[in-house]
Amino acid sequence: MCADTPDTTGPDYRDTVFLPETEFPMRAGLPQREPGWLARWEKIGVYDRLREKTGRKPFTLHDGPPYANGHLHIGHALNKILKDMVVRSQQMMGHDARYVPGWDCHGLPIEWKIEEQYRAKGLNKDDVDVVAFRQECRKFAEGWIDIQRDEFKRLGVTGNWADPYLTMDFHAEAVIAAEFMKLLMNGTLYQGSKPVMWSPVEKTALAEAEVEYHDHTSHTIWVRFPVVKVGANEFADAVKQIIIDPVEAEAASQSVKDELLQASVVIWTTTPWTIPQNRAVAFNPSYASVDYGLYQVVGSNDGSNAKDGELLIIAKSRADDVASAAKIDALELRRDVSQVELANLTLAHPFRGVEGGAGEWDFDVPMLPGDHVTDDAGTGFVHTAPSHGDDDYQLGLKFGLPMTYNVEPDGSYRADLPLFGGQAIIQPDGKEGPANVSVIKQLAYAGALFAKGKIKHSYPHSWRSKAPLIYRNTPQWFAAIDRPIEDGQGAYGDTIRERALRSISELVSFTPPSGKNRLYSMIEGRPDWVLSRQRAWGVPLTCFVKKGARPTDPDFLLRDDRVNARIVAAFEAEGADVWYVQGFKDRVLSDLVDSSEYEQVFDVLDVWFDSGSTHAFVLRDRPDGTADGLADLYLEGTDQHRGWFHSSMLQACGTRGRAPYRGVLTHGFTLDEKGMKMSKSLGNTVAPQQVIDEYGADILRLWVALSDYTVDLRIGKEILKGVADSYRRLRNTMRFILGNLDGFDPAERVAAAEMPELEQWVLHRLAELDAEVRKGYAAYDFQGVFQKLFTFATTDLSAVYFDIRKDALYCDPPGSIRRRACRTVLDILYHRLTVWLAPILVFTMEEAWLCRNADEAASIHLEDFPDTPADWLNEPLAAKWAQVRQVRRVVTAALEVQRTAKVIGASLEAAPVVHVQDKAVLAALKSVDFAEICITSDIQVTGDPEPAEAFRLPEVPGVAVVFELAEGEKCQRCWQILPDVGSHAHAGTCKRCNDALG
RNA sequence: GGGUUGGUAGCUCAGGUGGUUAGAGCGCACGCCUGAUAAGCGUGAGGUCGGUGGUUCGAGUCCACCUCGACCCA
Repeated sequence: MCADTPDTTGPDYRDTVFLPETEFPMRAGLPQREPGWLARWEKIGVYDRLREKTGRKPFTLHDGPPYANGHLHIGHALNKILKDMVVRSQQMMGHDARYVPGWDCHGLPIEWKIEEQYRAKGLNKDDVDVVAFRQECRKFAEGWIDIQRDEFKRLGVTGNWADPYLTMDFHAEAVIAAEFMKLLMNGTLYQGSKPVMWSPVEKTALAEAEVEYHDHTSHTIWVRFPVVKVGANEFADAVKQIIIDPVEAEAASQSVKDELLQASVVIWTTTPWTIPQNRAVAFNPSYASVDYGLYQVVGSNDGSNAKDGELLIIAKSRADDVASAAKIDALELRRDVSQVELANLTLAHPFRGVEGGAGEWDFDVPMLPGDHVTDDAGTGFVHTAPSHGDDDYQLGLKFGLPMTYNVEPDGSYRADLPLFGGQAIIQPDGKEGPANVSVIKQLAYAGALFAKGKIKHSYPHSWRSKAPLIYRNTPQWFAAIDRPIEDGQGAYGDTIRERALRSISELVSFTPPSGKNRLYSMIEGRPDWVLSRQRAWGVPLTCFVKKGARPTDPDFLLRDDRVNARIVAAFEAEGADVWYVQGFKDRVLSDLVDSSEYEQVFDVLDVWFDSGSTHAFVLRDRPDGTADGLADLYLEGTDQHRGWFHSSMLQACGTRGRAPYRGVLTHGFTLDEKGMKMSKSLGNTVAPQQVIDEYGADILRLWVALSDYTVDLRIGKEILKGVADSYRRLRNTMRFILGNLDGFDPAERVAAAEMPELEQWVLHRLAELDAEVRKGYAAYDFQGVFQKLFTFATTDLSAVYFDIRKDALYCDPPGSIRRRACRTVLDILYHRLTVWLAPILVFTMEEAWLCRNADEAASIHLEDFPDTPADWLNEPLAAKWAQVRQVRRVVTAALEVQRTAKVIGASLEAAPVVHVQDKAVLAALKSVDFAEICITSDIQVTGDPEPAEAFRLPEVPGVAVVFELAEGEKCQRCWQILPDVGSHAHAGTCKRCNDALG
């Protein structure tokens, strides 16, 4: 615009220009408006109407049930949004994608809540009727299911919310029991005894998931185990085979023997209360790992328990630390002690012969090799109590050590244990009881205490009560992982483990692929499945044991199909509560066996068995399940490799011979902006509700689509702001399309072949995108899909296509082929973009859809991805236009120089001359309206030699631009500067505009 | 403590089998437009590719160690 010609007197043609017109607002107002669309979907029944479409191949994503306890956190939202994108995209790609959400209802956390309520009322759970208690748990779960269902729906997640599955449905409880009884009948169920994490406060065993590690200050003691015998003992042969690279000790002379008989092996432990249960001392069998030595105490100080001159055996690398712990001047090495020598030692229990011991501890303690022994801490020897530690238990299994039963459920010693009977290790309030101190005192009294101290370390606690836990030996029910099953389902192996491993390697596809090894190695290395919990809120282990029989007796378990059928029928009708009703045992056993000979089991199944059975009572049994009872996909967080993926796999392999799924998708965890774990105490949590309130659910969904879910995802203030920015950019692109389609009449449409090349190029891009979008959705790559569509919208559409076509859209007469072609393409763009983005931005795309589809029952979510005509793809054209855009960039850059120099403002003020060396490029430019493409009022394209002062871009060789101002007057309507402006009937217009005005 | 896994511009992400000055979008700064306007267009500044050492003619890409984070397990 020339400063000296302020021609403001001309006519105002604004109203004659076709400006965009749309009710699709620039600002979405999602938090306020989303609930309206949700209500509308509910009203028109979108999910049910999709089910009415026939002839579609089913795709079933089976929902992993969240626990019905508490409000949703961001991890739930991530999980359900991903599931929703899978379901919606599969549906739109032509499948019948059903989704039945579920809830996990049984288990300790709910039970604990109800117990808390009881305690608050001064009631004791043990005094309350079990059935009444269970019904309260049920009600509690129901309450949270309703809340969570609303919270999930608010995220825009579609599914059969009216009829979800619950693990506490009567049918579910019946099936879970029936599935359990398959294990009973096929021989994989057995009763064993094993140390488990035990909470004395809650008087229950805890699952690994129920354990938290916190710092805890423990007693730490060094204890002498006196050598009582040198020479082969009952374990000698087995032990020597385990020792790695044995250095044969010389035949011990009498003097060496005598010296060793004066010595003690010193152990170190942080759990003094386990000393009465000691049955062995373990050493490391590898010479390469730990060296042992015979030491003599030199200079014992006052207050030390060490005796000057006494002989000890410890790991050499630990000598200095042991000396300082025992407050002695030095430990003097007498000689090395080989592993073979250690294997020949027999020790005495430190309480052997103790006053008041009543002979309880008057036995020999063997020295046994264990790979778990290190010299990182302690003495290089590990005191072994098979009933109170996993390594200890394993060592005990290996060498046949006796289990002890000294600790009661409440964490106290059994009443008849000499010296310590009835003393508590952990008190009911979670505080330490007297047991540790009693044992330490007794050790000191018996002369076995070498040193003591305190240590702060990571220690297991109950996740509910926060009280410390102990390992305690308890009878438990197990599923044998490696026992051959003769159930006629051996296609993938005879044992649960074989079937699972073969399923993983042959039957299941993993997204991302790393999940495969992860699950494989977990299942490869896992021990038998502990099925039992000593709790009340769950599905009981529906079995009976013969009174007086031992677990190893063949008739220990009652195996009777008729009994099982009665149990299942009763559960179907009345739920699992009926197990706890007086007289149930008689009811199911009567007429079949003598019920007085059998004991009813009242343990409850591990909740992982419940959720591991969902494939049976959902996929197999529901009318909206699947034909073969298998799921196409299980989709959960990466922690579920050990959780639901794992338990479902084991359960299904035990009951139906293979994995219950064909695909597994795992996503990472949600972390804060800095990649740190979210925690209330750090104050870095982001609740889904906060995001919904501030930005809307579509922004949360877009966050998911913008993130790489195969690794951990970050979320926070800045990230969400960025997501909202991207959303706005995309939204405005949609808005432009909608605005320029105002009043679009299908009759305007132009066939692709009749369109200008620019339009054909856009169609080509759409054809490319069509393939990419489908491929991406099929691979669950939402990030890739969105990235491609978003970049297309900003880079190809907003910055190029729309910018160029604004002139034609606003100023061409309605009948112009150019304008009609553009509107045809906008209509196509609108359709493709809304449909392709609908699985991600469920609300916004519906909003856009409804702007042009006014039907009362219309919804974008009832649509499928449209087919793309094959002839849209046009590689030669794309190659040509890639060149055109290269040259355009040189022109744009040349104009920028003039803009910076204040020579021009708008590009329409320019009419540059473009010198092109390459003949083919020159021809390409001449074949198109290059001025229109550069948004200049005129342009000259020439093969003439380029002047030296012409503008060039180094990355585009052979192109040079000479700047020229456009000649003529500015058309008051289209703002192009053209020579003919003013020479037409309508004042101040160019020919095109004059004609358009009629 | 062990196993698994990740660390590329302020943010979200690309960077087959190692090869010229490491890319995109968003954001930011500056400019333009004022008929997509709490929008649009253009230009630009931002990176020791977590760190160290090594293999190699050459490493973001291979190896070792370290560091930070996450998950699972103890």
